Amino acid sequence: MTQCEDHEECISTAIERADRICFQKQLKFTDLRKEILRLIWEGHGPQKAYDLLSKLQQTNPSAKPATVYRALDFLIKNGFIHKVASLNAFVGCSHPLKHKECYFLICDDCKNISECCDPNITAAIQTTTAQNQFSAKNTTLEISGHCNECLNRSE
Amino acid sequence: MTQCEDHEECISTAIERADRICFQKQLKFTDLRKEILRLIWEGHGPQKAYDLLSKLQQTNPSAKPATVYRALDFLIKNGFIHKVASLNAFVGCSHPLKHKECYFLICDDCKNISECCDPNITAAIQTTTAQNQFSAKNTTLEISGHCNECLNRSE
DNA sequence: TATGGTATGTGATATTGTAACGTTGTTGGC
DNA sequence: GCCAACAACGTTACAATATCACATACCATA
Repeated sequence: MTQCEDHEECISTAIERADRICFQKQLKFTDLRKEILRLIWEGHGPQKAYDLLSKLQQTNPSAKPATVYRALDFLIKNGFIHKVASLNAFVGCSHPLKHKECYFLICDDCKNISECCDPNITAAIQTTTAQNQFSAKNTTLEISGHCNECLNRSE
Repeated sequence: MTQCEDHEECISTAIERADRICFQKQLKFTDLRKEILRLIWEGHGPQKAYDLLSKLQQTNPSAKPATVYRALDFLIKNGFIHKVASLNAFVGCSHPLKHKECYFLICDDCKNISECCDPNITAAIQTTTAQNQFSAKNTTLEISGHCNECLNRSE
């Protein structure tokens, strides 16, 4: 999600996609939920809950932590965002319909996150869980390190 | 780390192993650090920092959060325990020397965690990071779901 | 319009984690 | 042995993250 030519467009695409999916699934994509999703995409990288709260309070001064966390719960549950556990932060999901098979490459320098869906990793994980007779519900794969741009820059 | 015949023995094995490695690497395995490691192994599953603090305070009433977190930092840095990011909890590492390639299967029911080191997953991840020209430093792979025992029990 | 379910408002509080600074203890060079 | 430097630990305060409980508003539909 880090490389986009026109970020305004990438935000609105994400919102429209969510809108469409919610309509199809009969989910209530309320203004609040939409606003939180927009703030997350605007941030263009992992967003912290309390930063989102501050931003939300600019238009909605009475917002409280629960306001944000409830919207985040909705967005996570329905596949529109991911929680990045190792950062306690939240990022937009670029392909909500394949939401379960996303992995993250997190650059420690520029803090950018790229989402990657690699069928080989998914397959390797499935093999392992099957061997262990484990029924997997959710997979968190977060790889931290340095992205190519930052490596080149520091040389 | 969940199936062991004699848990006392498995704890003491872990402590002795850490003792030996610290000696070899000239690390200071102080009483405090040893005590925290012991508490983590005694818990026999993911342990929360503040639970460890409560237990520590039984023998060391003046212990504070920083006391615990500093010991945890040491233990993580040197490969004796893992932080389980998705739970904000800590587990003992059963093979400190291969510490980087461990993945977790976390049962949502019984809360047990099993550590697995699967070379296929490691290889798949390496392929992906290479394709993305990403230099990986640390990998968090946490798979939650239901273990075989719990699945059978609930049938 | 009554009713039930979902969403939100609101205040309080729980949980998790760090910063900053002083003290103690250990180590290695003189 | 003495001292300088550094690591470990004590201690206080606080920051950051997250949840609970209960009240209110909204909305579908019988």
